[in-house]
Amino acid sequence: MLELPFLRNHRVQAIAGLAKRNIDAEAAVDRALALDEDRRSAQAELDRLQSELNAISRSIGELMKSGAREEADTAKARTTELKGSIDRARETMEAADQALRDHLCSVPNSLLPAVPHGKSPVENTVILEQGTPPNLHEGALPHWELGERYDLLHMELGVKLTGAGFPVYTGKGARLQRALIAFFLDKATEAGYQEIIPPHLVNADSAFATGQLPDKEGQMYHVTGDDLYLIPTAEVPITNLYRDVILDQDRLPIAMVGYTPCFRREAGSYGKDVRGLNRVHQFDKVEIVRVEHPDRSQAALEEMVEHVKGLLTDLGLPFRQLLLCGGDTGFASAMTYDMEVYAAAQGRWLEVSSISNFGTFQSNRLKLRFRGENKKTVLAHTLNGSALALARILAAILENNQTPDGIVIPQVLRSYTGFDLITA
RNA sequence: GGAGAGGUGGCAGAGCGGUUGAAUGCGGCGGUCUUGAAAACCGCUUUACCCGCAAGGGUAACGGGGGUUCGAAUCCCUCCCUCUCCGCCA
Repeated sequence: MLELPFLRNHRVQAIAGLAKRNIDAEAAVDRALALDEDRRSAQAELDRLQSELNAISRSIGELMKSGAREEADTAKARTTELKGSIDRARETMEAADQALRDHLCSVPNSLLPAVPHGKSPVENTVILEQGTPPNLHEGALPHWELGERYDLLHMELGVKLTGAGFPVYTGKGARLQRALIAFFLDKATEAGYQEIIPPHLVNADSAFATGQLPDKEGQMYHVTGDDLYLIPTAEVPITNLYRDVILDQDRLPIAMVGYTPCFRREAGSYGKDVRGLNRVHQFDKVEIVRVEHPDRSQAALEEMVEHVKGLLTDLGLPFRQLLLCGGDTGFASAMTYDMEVYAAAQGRWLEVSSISNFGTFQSNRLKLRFRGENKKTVLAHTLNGSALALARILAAILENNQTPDGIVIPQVLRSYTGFDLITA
């Protein structure tokens, strides 16, 4: 949720940042400012009336104490009308507040100047391309066929147990998955991130604070019996650790990492995008989350990118880094880099990481502040990124590392897997 | 799931329906004292919104919501949560 002071004091900048989302930015901002004006005048009126009532109540208390009962009764009579006015003023004020809140919830984050214009993913900027795709041997297979052939991965078993999009990993496939999780966690810990194991279900307050509600309600699995949501990413519980918190400035930066399964309904997806592990309802992910001083958040974003580049390089996967254009940047993000790996057998790029700076968009909902100079509370910046998302990494490793003799395990994983080749 | 107790400021812990945004203690910050430190003493120490250049002023908040009342942390209803005991259980 955008901050009102930002909209008031930097109207032009806010509009410029929103215009790149291909929405009517000026209308969105000016409507917010108009609703804010309504709310403030409603509150001023309510406060004035309330103040008046408080004064009368106080005087009644004193009259009662001094035994002047008749004068007290006279004063009481005066409050009846006043209370009616207060009730009406409160309704006006609450309606204005709700209208403002509803509108603000519908406005996405304002994009940073560095974010390019564009409507769709084809207009994303390729920042970097690293590594060369392998030359696969004759008869190379896509990962879902490799999964069956080497007994690593079974989509049909998942259908039996649950439904489409819930993969079952078996044997060395399961072990490789676990190795990747351990490797990613170890690398993040070495880089200074504190490891967190959070709950896999969250309440509505948490889902709201990081922006999943109300914007992406249909994307989450909802446990209606207890009104909880299965997390679509570890970002939700981990970032919410700092909901309603005021930090001392020297506590910043905060860096956390967590592995969790992620659950996404992916309503409306279809076609070849969803073959195998390309898009599933449950996948494993190691997520890094940071809470930063506003002056440092962009530097932190670049550090996170470097971390992810290191992981991909270690795994020997060809990858590219994209700067998402305005039309493709997520609702809550101010700027996002995507990392994609090349899955050679399919001949396509798979997104394995999305690294975003949210600015104050989340912290405003989280009420996550720190005490800045002169002791004022200031909204912190939040960031997060996948480091990394597993199912697709596994897919790329299987496809790229296949040889006529089997699937070669990347060197850095061998101490985790305990084997260096997967054979039939 | 059953029975009981309780939810107050960073923590601990008071609070006859009327200057209680809230005693007291601890912690924290500033000062006096000291060569320095400790101790002692003095003062300060929640958050959000509104008006104001500022000084300052106003409103709200004692788990959430609703009610009674001129006035509620204090009374009533309801929901949520925590703790203890029992049951179940990895």
